[in-house]
Amino acid sequence: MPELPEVETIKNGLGILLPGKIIKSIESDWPKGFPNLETDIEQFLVGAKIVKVTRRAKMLIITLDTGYSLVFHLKMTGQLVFRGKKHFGAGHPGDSLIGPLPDKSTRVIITFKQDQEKLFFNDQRKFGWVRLIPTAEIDKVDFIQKLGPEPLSTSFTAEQLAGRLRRRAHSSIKAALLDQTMLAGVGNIYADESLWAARIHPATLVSKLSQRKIYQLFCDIQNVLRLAIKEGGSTDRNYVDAQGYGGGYLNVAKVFRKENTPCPRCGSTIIKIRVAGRGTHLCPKCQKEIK
DNA sequence: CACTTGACCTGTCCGC
DNA sequence: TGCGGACAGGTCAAGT
Repeated sequence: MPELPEVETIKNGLGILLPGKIIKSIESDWPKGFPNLETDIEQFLVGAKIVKVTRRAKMLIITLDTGYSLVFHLKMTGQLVFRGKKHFGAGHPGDSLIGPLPDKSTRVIITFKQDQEKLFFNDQRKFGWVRLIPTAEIDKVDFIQKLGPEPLSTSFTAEQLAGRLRRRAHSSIKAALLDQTMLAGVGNIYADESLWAARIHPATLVSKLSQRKIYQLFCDIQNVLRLAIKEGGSTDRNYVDAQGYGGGYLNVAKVFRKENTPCPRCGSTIIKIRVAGRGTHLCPKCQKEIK
């Protein structure tokens, strides 16, 4: 569920909270999710200072001053939440910590030197992971290097989208949008929302889309993602931001999880079907499949 | 090679 | 109330 807007929201929060913090200790009993912790903790993590927090696709990157970065993927149920002093200058020595406490889904606990503040990596379903990677090599790691363009990058163009879609000409447009090597950051929620906005049936074959439709989709992907970031992402059940608060996008969503309710555009009943192996929401009247 | 399906996990919800 | 099974959706390996 953490797609681009959710990870961007977490990044914005942690970007204010974490830089300058120094890691005191890391606890984890999750070798599968954090495989190199044992060998690397003393050398590259303890004592490291956080330089910045960034995002690439659905991954969150915490850059350290040791030449290494922690790269997180939250997959479906991951959370990165901070527990610390009051922020934005309101705290002072002696204040108690505020924010989320660890729970049974907490897989990694990073404790900072400053006042024992903590960052929790929670993941109910354990699909997520965190890797320690040399900062200079991040762009060369295969799962980063294979990624498609960032949809909100100023260098991303409709022509670029059309060009990359040609590689997926024989799949459904929904499957193509979910393909992170085609375009980075779009997941199930925003694929459905973007396709509704562009009036494209999710099962439409890419090869059947006109240039005009692709241009419309290009605009709508960006509009939907920007609105979702403004709303702080989508909270269904698991997603929370860096301080543990949910996002509001599902309150303004048009089709996602809106089956059996009226289409906001034409009043027809929104349906839920299965496309590309995913639950898929659409308006059968606004979004006619092109065979 | 292009594309689809199943596995990875755990919690929740539904029907019996 | 308890229990089995479907379902949730990001990604990769395996299968068609």
